[in-house]
Amino acid sequence: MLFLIENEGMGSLTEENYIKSVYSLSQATGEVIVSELAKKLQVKPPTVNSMMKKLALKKWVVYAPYKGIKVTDKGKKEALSIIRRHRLAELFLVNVMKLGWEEVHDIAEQLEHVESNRFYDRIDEMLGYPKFDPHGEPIPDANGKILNDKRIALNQAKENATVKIVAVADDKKSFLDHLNDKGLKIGEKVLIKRKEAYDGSVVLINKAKVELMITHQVAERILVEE
Amino acid sequence: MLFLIENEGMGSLTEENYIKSVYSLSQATGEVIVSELAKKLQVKPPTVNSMMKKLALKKWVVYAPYKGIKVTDKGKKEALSIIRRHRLAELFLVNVMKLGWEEVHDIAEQLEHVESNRFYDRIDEMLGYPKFDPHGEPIPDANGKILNDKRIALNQAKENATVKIVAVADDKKSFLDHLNDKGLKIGEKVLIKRKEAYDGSVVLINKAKVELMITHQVAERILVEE
DNA sequence: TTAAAATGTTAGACGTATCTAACAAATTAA
DNA sequence: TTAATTTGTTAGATACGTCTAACATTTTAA
Ligand SMILES: [Mn+2]
Ligand SMILES: [Mn+2]
Ligand SMILES: [Mn+2]
Ligand SMILES: [Mn+2]
Repeated sequence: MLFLIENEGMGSLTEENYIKSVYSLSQATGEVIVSELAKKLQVKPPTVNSMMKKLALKKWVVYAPYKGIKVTDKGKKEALSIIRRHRLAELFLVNVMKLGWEEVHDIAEQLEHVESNRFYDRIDEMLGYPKFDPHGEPIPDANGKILNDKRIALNQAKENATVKIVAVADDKKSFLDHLNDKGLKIGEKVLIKRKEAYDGSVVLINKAKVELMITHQVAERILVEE
Repeated sequence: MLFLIENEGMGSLTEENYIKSVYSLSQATGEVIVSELAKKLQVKPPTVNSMMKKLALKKWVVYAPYKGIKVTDKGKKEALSIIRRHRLAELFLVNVMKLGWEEVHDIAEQLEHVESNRFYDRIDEMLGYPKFDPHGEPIPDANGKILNDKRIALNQAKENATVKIVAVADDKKSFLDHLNDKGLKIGEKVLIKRKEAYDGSVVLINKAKVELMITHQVAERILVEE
């Protein structure tokens, strides 16, 4: 006797990682293509292809051959739930466990898959129902509601504007180590002194009136307001 | 070109769970048999058989057909490292996150597989390098050294003796819920009033001079000293 | 000391997640 | 608008962890 189990709502660790990436990468244009996912997830395109077929069966994505991949409402809910757990974990690691913002992402990648509402509810409670993670990213609430901000990348701010750093668009250690070196952090206000046309680098003046230069690569990963 | 990677020291989540069980179940007699492992891990005997072949190749166990399974020093080190993480996680969940001792085991089963020394070192530090988990089990130190105690099961204590509950030999929720109901906890002193010859049940007198009866099944899972 | 029962192993299968090789479609450039 | 390039799919293979069915060994009971 064989029972085909639907396994509604639940996803394997792998499926969770895929839907999270599908959601994030499709944010900008409403969809994501196979090769982008393959690159992000460090797998080959055929692997993405077969996983998308599976997620389409689960109704987490809409997927037609040779067409872009779109997240469904159901898939979005899944993704936001994992993103919520990831960001709560990161903030917990920084605020409660006193780890550095540059070292928490990799641990949160593992903690986000812990299955226990009690665990996450307590973290949420201990942190006082926080709205942002250590990198300035908004934390979706338990219903999947997430703040939709009007932040811009630092390299898109106007010259002579004073802007506040509110988030980073990358939480990999190498990048955050670099920001730590430059002394840049969330909440800091900086004046955009000059944007080089040639290479896209940006010259800033920080709180301490010290001038510092950052490359385009770095500037586009720093999100600012005002 | 094919590279056979040795993957020294590292184990998959599944392998970690097997070696932990091999270690625990072989504690009493120095070895464990296939059917015991199958029962504990909720898999069928052939599954255990093939996993033991794999662990034998990794030199974590010694395994000859139809003979009991023995842990090697290398396997013991692996097992103790996972047990350490499990128990540190449990204590963290109780002492820092204020969860109940009856609900932390299942979460710790997941947390013990988180790969991050930073994470566990911080937990250890925050807890003040603790020696026991919430169920009274000794926590191996970073070198795998573990306290070897002379605790006995409550049903093996003598009548009229006053003993201190120092640990429980089972940390499943159903059992701990039962202890919570009876008001029994670690550190509590009880007087053994009577041990029934017929069914092995034990009558105790607690701190508040109240008499209470526990079954053999419960008594053999409570560890006492003195 | 044999027969029955319990325990363990082998063979072959399956689902998941991955890959490479070969082919197909869509996009871009000539 | 054809050809080249990029992108995506299919087919078939592999490792892992699991299963069932069949067979083998060891232990226990007659
Ligand atoms: Mn992160
Ligand atoms: Mn983050
Ligand atoms: Mn436990
Ligand atoms: Mn415990």
